[in-house]
Amino acid sequence: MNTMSPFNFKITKKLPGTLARVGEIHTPHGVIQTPSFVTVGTKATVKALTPEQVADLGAQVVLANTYHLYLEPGDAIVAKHGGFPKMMNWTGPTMTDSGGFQVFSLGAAMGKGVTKVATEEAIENYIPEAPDVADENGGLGKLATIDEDGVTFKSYKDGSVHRFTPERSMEIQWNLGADMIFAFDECTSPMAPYEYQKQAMDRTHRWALRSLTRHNELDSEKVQALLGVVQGGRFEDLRAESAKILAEMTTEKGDMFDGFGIGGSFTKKDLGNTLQIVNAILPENKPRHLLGIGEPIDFFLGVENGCDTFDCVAPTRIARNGGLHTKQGKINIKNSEHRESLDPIESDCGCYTCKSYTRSYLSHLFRSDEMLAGTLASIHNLYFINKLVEDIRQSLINENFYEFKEQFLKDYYKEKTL
RNA sequence: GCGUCGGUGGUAGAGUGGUCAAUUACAACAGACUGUAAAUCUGUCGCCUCCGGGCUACGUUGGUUCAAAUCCAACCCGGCGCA
Repeated sequence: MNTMSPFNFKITKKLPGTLARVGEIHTPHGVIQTPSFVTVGTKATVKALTPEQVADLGAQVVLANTYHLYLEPGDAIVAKHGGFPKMMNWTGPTMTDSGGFQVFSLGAAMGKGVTKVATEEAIENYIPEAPDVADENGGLGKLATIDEDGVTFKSYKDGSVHRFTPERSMEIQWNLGADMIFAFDECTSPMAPYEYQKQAMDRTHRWALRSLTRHNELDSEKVQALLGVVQGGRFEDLRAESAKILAEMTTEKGDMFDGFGIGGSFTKKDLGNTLQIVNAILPENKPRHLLGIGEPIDFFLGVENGCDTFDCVAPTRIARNGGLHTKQGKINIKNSEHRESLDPIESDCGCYTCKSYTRSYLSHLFRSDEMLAGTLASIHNLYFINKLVEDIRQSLINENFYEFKEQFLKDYYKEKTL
């Protein structure tokens, strides 16, 4: 990182024989103890929770989204507040995603039920559908189309057309005012073939340099850290190439990335392996954020293979749909077996929900569509995930990472395939 | 008592001779969810099945018809009106 920058990443402990490390990311709004889970608040709100609740659950960082805040209320209005953190009353460190994920979710993934993490089986059985062609006529088509210069989006709100380029993403993220921001990239589909992944990755690299250049024009005092996003899909050689190019990327004025995001698609099976390849190449002294990953097992794979921070919508989205994490695996509180249970979600959980309410009450709130259901469930899941990542961090400090990992995975996943 | 309208699957409520085991919604029972188009979406939802089909069903009983939830008759139950 730039020596003038308020940003600083310090490694305080490593796990020998692996890429795992314990560290601290210093930002203008506080220190992030890593490894750390980043709570997602896409529209400058963590759904169903107040910022005070989010902080009480152990969250250190909140991530919002460029695309959503650009569409509403508009980055100019956010800038009037002094940035999205001030607008939402979050005083700690923050991130914004670049809009790169929406290139995927509103583009290639649109209406196909494809997620960024796929099973090998899903990839093998995937049949590209005809609608890609029909989409050109509008109608049911995708909401994002890519060209060399950028991406054209149709608003999911009203269908209006908007244009994002790397420069535009930097300008919007500057207005949104997060501490850490991401280069504008293309998140590719796990279904995309090698040739496309390569082509998209090369383009993402060109966009990365444009992002880096524009960001440094806007942020002369270096108050925002910019993270370059590694792509390459599920192909090892592409991942290695992407890591190397971004690690060395330098503008004409000598600016480099302050850290890295690892984005794009994975297979469940190869996540750990891919991260190992990438993080062995990325410079050790800069933080690495794994974008959009957050099932319990993923944190072990991510940390062991050198990732420092993680963000994911899963804990909160699953919570709002009745899915609750327990050390014995995930339960669906809407299932009939919980209807009369006077037990908490977990008897030894320290969260507000578990200390105060029965499974039966939560079941009732979900069945009657009460808003508090989403709140209490989100409180539990975010507490659970934050504590899990914190426990992983402590296990690195205490040098019992492997024991902790084995016990947790055994309890959580039991005989299910990992 | 007379007249009139109506009685459909857990509920509401479509259907008025065959394409009806019966639209739809809700409820119920499951499942999915990984940089949030997500308080969303998907499946099942009479009984049995060797998944070909078989059986029992639209207040009750009887009838007309090749064929009835649908038409006719009687009865039972309910709403309303008049006595």
